[in-house]
Amino acid sequence: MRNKEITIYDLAQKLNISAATVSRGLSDHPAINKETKKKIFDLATELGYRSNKFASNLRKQHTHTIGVIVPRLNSLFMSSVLSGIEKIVNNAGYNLIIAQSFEQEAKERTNTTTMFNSRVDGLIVSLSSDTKDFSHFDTFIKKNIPIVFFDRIAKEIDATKVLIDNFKAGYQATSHLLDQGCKEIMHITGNITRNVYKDRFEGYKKALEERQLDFDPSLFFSNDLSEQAVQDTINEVLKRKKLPDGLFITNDSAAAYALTILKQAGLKVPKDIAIVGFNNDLISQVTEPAITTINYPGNEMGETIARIILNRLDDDGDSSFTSTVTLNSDLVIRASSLRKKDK
Amino acid sequence: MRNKEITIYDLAQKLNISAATVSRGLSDHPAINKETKKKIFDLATELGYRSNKFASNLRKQHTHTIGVIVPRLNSLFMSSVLSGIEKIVNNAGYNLIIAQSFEQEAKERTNTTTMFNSRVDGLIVSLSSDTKDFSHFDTFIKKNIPIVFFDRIAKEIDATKVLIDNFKAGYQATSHLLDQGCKEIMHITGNITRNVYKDRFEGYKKALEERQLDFDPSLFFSNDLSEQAVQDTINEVLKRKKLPDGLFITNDSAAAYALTILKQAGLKVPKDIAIVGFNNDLISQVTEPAITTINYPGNEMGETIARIILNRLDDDGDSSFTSTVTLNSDLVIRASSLRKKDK
DNA sequence: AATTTTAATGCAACCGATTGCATTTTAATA
DNA sequence: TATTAAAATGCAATCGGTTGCATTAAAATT
Repeated sequence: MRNKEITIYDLAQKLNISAATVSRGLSDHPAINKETKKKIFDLATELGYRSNKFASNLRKQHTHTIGVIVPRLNSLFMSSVLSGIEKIVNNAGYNLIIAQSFEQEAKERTNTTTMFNSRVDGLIVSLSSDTKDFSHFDTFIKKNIPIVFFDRIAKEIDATKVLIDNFKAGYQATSHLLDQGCKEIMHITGNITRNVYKDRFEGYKKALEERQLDFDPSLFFSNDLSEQAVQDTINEVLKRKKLPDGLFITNDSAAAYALTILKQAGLKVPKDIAIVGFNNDLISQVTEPAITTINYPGNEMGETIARIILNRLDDDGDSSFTSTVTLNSDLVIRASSLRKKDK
Repeated sequence: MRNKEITIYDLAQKLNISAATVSRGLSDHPAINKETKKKIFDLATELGYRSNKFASNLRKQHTHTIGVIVPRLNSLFMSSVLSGIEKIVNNAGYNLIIAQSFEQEAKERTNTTTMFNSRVDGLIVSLSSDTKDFSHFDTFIKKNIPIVFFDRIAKEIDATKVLIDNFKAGYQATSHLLDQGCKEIMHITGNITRNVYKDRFEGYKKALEERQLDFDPSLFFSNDLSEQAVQDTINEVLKRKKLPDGLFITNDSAAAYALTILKQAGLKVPKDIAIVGFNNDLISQVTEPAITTINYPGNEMGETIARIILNRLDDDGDSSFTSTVTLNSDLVIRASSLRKKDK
C-alpha cells in the first residue's frame, strides 16, 4: 500500500538530466542554472520528493544531529536550557536528539552509546548525579567529536564546560541566611561527588567560616532530593531537641516540599526557620511564604552551549582547546528567608 | 586526527572471510558457524567496530526510531508519559527523537517535517494548543506510517488516540465544587478548540446543568494558561462587584499561580473561593492550602502509547484500524476545595 | 572566425551494510 | 567410495545521495 519513495533518479529521468544535477540543484549549488533548479524544485514538490537522509549521511559522513543527555526534563531550568539550545541549533540546520538518564549512570551510559552509534555530530551532557566513571565518553573524545558539558560537570573530563558559579551561589545563599540572623543552617543537597552540589556546599562552608561559625556535620544532608528523601531528612531533624533556624536546599521542588513538611510540623517560616532554594522554578513563587532562591539563566546557558558546539563543528580542525564558560546567577530574595524588615 | 572507522570489510579482510559473512555473523544469523561468529565478535570488539546505521537503514528502509512531538516538556505529566514511552520502546530496541512545539502550530509543522525526513518508523504526538490545520500529518498517513495521538488530540484525524476522559474529569471537578457549596464557579482553561479543554469545559457545563444552574459566560475564560494570562484574568475578575466562589482551572501550575494571586488579593481559599486544578503536579501539593486536582496517569499512558505503536509496527500490514484508548483519571481532594467537614 | 573563459551538466566511483541466490565445504547416507 | 543432504560461506547487486573530475555548451575576447 505504501507508495514508492521518489528518488533523485526519478526526478532526473523525468527531467531528462542527470542525477548529479538534480542533487546539486536541490542543494542550491552555484554551478546549476537557475531555470534548471526551478524545474527540479517544482517537480520535487509536485512528486512529494524527500531526501533520503541515510544515503546522504552515509555519503557525507555526518548527520547534522546533536545529542543531548540530561538527568531529567521535568524542571523549568532544563526546559529553558533545551529551548535555548534548540533555537540556536535549529537555525544552523541541526536537529536534536534528547535522552534522559533519570539520574542513573547505567542509563547515561547506554544513552551515550546510542548517541555514538547514531553518529551524532556533537554531544551535550549534564551528568547524572551518580556517574562516577566517565569512560563512556572516551569514544567521543577519541574520535574528536565535540562534547559540551553543562551544569553537572566533572573536572576529570577534559572538555568544554558551561555552568554557573555554584560556589558563589552557595556562598550567597548561606550568607543571606546568616544576614537574616540564622545561626544553625541546615544544608540539604544532592550527591556531592557532583560539582554543582559540591561547589554549593563549599560556598556554604565558606560563608560559615567567614563568620567564625563551625561547620556542623549533623546539619548536612546529601541525598537524591526526592520527595521521599526530603521527607525522611526533615522528619529526622524534627526529632532533635534543638532545631535548625535556617535551611539551604539546592532545588526548588525540594525546597517547596520541605517547606510544606515544616509547616505541617507547626514551624513558622521564616520565623522559626528561614529557607533558601535553588533554580527559581515557578514552584518557588507559589508557596506560602514564597521561597528565596537562586536564579539560573537557563535559556542563556542553552544558547551559549549551542554556539560553542556549533563553533567546534565549524572549524572541524583540532580546535581542541577546552574552555569553561561561567554564567552569572543571582539571589532572588522572597519571604521565606526575610526575617528582618530593613533592606 | 580522527581514526578511521572500522567497517565490516575491514573485519572481513582481517579474518579472511567475506563481508556478507561478517554481516550475518554480527546479526547472529543461524547459518553462520558459531566459531566464525565468535571470531567476528572478538575482532569487532577488539577493533572498536560500530555498525553504520546509515548504511544499514539505507538498505533496510527503516530506522528503529520513533518520533515524539509534544507542546512542552516541562510538566511532570509530560515527563511521566515520556518516561513510560521510553521504557517500553527501548526494550523493543527503538530510539526516541523528542521535539517540542512550544504550543506553536508552525513549530509543530516543521518538527513533523523533520521527523518525516528523518524517516521515523512511527510518530507520537500531543498537539499544540493552536494547531488548527492537520495537513502536516498527511504525509505520514499517506505512507501508512503509524501515528498515535495522545492527550491533546483532534477528532478530525483518523488515527489511534490515547487519552483520559476529559469530559468526566471536568464533570467531576465541577460537581465536587458544587458539592462544596460553590454557586459561581469560574472556569479558566486553555484553547477550547483543543479536545482536552473543550471536553473539560463540556463536563463543567454538564455538571452545572445537572443542578439547574445556568452557564454564565462571564465566568468562563479561555487563554494560554501562562502566568501572565492567569494574572490578567484574575485581576479582571477581582474588579467585579460579585466575586465567584469557585475556580476550576485546568492546569496545576496555573492553579497554583492563581491561588497565589487570590491570596494576595486578600481572599481566603477555600472559604471565599474554592479551587480545583488539573494534573496532580508536585506544585499542587506545596501550596497553602494544597490544591485539589485531577490525577492523570502519565506513566501508564506512556506505556500504553508505546505498546500500541509497537504493535502497529510489528504487523506492518495495513492494520489500519484505529482505536481510542481511554484511561482512568481521578479527583484528588485537598484543602483548596474543602469547605465542608463531612466527607 | 578562432580562441579563451566561464557556465552547466554528466560520468562514475564512492559511502557500508544487507540479502537472494549460487557455490563450496562438510556431514550423512546409500 | 559415490551420492545426497545439510551447513557455511561467498558473489554481487542494491539502497539513494554526493562529489572530483571530465566534458560539453554558451559567452566573451582577440
